[in-house]
Amino acid sequence: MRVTKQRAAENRERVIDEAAKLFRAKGFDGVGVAELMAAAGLTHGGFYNHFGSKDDVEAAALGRVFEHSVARIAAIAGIEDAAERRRAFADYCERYVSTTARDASAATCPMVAFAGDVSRQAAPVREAYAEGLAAYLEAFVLASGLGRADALRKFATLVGALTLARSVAGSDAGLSEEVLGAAREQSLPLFTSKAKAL
Amino acid sequence: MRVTKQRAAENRERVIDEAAKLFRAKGFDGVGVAELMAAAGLTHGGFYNHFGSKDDVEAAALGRVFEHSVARIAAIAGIEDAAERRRAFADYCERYVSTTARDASAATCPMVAFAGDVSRQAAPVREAYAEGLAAYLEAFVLASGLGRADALRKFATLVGALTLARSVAGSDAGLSEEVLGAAREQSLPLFTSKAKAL
DNA sequence: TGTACATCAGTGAACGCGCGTTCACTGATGTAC
DNA sequence: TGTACATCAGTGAACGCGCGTTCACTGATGTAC
Repeated sequence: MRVTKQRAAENRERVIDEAAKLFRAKGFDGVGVAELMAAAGLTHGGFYNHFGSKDDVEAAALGRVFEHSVARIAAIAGIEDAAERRRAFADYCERYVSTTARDASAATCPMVAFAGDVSRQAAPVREAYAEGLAAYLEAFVLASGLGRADALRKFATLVGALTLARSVAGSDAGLSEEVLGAAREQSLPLFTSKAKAL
Repeated sequence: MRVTKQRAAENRERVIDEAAKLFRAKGFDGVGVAELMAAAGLTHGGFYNHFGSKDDVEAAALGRVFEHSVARIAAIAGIEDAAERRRAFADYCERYVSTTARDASAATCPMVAFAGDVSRQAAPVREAYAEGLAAYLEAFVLASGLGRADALRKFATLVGALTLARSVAGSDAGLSEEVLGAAREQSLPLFTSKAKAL
């Protein structure tokens, strides 16, 4: 049954949105085309009306996730008042390595969700990732107010901590929390005036 | 054709060794049972004489990889002379985020190779990982000579940097090198007396 | 020590299953008159 | 504006393929006498 052009476009967007969530939660290989379409309320046969292949939807989903991630950190970079920006950035970092963020696998930032997988995916997927990461880091450096190398190192710390914390979340909750806590500690003395004892 | 008991045991070890390499390079889902057995010079049918399931060999391979990783960092922790230990540790960290390490995917440490995948694997695999990581971090803290939180944070930085660098190695070589370089910078002022300008 | 037999590591065909992808079909939408 | 027809988004069965796993079989090894 044919469907309005607008409705079809909405359907396509919905598939990408669901893909963005599902891929982050289960990985590229953990989600099938049929599951993607079902999540958008469709059947699998129509998938190829919208995408040329599964790789295509992977790249599109990566683009969508990065849009959001970049927009969020860019908003912080855009804050005029320096003190307010520092506060917003410190808050962003702290949330990044929070228990909440660790457990919200469908809402994670793409660097942590796909870091391990992306190098094994098809070229268009890898390129979408590389573009997104470059844009994100650009904004992160600005938001941090740090030099580029310091900012990159700080971001690496956040990514590493969240990755490690997540990988043992189910088997060693104590270690998982400890790693997150260690990553959070750094944010405070650097960006707020709270005591190091925290 | 039956085979010597010793030969059979050697075969089993060879499968685990090959699995340790292949899984690190291609991920758990990227390597099939048949490929594993072929790498050890066997055919796939005999796999279940050695392992109960693919999960089993995954857990065994994880154990093997962690053995090596833990032994290596523990050796550094065991160095008596403090100055020599600091040098060895700084060297270890620098190699960890070297271009060579980034490109040697079959020889990577398990935290980076499996970080993203492990939380989606079966329970025995996750437990093998959690145990290995806990042991590794114990030794890393000792080797570093730092407080536990500082050491965890430092390790998170190494893991994050290597993960990020690897994920864009094929698409944005410049960014990849930059991230590694930023992670290396930290090691120097902390553990050697070289100038910060480096 | 030598012989006869049971064991079992390894082989390769076969299984069932889920996956990405294709296809004939449907029927509402968009369009030409 | 109304009518006739072509289009094409969506459906669901079917495809080929690779995977993890099973199985009957082989023949050298290990063992009991």
